[in-house]
Amino acid sequence: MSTKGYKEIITKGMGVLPDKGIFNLLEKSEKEKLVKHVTFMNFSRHDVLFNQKMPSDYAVYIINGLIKVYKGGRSDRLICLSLKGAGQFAGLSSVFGSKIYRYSASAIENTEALMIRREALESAIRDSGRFASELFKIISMEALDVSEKLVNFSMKQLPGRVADLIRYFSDDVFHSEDFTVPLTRQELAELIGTTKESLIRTLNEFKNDKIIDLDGRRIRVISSELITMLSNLG
Amino acid sequence: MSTKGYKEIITKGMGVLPDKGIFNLLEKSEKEKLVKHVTFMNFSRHDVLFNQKMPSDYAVYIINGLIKVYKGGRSDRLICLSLKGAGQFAGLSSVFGSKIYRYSASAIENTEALMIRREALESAIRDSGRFASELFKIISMEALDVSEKLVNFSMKQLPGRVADLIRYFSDDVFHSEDFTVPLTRQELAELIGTTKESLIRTLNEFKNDKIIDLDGRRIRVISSELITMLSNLG
DNA sequence: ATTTTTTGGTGATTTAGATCATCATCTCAT
DNA sequence: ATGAGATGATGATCTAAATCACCAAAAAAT
Repeated sequence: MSTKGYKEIITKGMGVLPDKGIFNLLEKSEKEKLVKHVTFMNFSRHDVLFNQKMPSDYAVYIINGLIKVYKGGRSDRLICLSLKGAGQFAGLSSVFGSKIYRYSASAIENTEALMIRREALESAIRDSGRFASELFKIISMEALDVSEKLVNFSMKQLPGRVADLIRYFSDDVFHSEDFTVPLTRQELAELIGTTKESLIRTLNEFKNDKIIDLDGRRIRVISSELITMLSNLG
Repeated sequence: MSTKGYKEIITKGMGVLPDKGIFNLLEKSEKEKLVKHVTFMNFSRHDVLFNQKMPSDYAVYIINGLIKVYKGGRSDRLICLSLKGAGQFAGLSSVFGSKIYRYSASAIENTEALMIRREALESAIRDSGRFASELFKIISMEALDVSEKLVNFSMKQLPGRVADLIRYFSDDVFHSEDFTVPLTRQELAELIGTTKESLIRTLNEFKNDKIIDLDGRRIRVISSELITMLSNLG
């Protein structure tokens, strides 16, 4: 766990649990029980929330901010598995499926998060069927997303994957055709399993073909139809 | 669902539920409740258990036999996500995370399986915390495996992935250095995201380098050390 | 204020592995 | 038994994208 850039905050009382989303499926007593094993933390850019191969004792719930979940293989290349923002969990599959984290997570923007102990989650699952069901849905969707990514990585070539990336930001994250990504080119490349050079080239091809407009980290989608077409074609 | 090659069998009584594994975490009454929504089925090679884009109403529990879970993208290429044998589930993440199956499954060998209705699973989860916990573990491990595969696909090149494949069969499936794969070259290729030509070539290189011995579908590992090395090197 | 590091960007070169073409078996249905 | 469709196998060719080698500008650290 990172030892700088965050401050631990009083965990007593139920104030830390958000008043909406999955935690509201719990009864008051169940919430009180859970909250005893929850730690509020604050991370700055580049701070590590948890690290591959460390004991997976905590799942993370993002209150606000943005983090990336990534896996490092041999050499120095990374693959970014996903970005997680407000209201999302990170580390669930490692907590439930492994003794150690099988991927790392670090903050992209300043992030407030709840670290929730495995045992507390497990007990909440036992206590509340509704909570369990919802968590099932979340983990399942995570598994489906990775499968989708696997297929896209191995069947689509670069223009298709870059189109996927743009569509992801514009449709799923920002809900706008005009957005500014909070990521470096390197990080964008890691999201679609390529190198920064190849990503830059493809992005510029899109710009030249008047599919998008590029201005540093700001992207404006000119033709979402073409983006969709490229994504579908692969 | 396939309309030939299987026969539906009496589902009344608890005989269909195996006497070991995850179902034994259920109380007798919970088992009785579950079994009402379970259908025993029999599949022959190439029979489809469920198909991408169809409503995901059933999870499948394999009693014996072997199936493959795969995703077809555009064009005719397939990616095999996993093989599932006796005691394993297929379709869980689609059932819990989506209205429709997000991948297909078909029988490789003759297979006996239980089709378990989503609602029945959900109710078992609500009734039994232990059952829920175990299912969590299973789905989580599935998600972790796919993530692992994603990283291997995008960071390792062919010799590394073929080594992975051999290690998978020898260590995880057959627990032997000498085994006969029940799959065609094409299917082996789909498991590691390549073409049958490239797989054949790499396999033959391994043979020429005296890392393995090849005789049709029979593979004998000569140097598991080299296999491990190749797998780690990528 | 001025180094140092990170980031964005470009061209030239290399290469792993897909694709295409072809063929010999092998399996299986009729 | 025989023809049709899989399957295993090889060689030749092609190409997408990684790699390598830079450089300029921006950001961060001293």
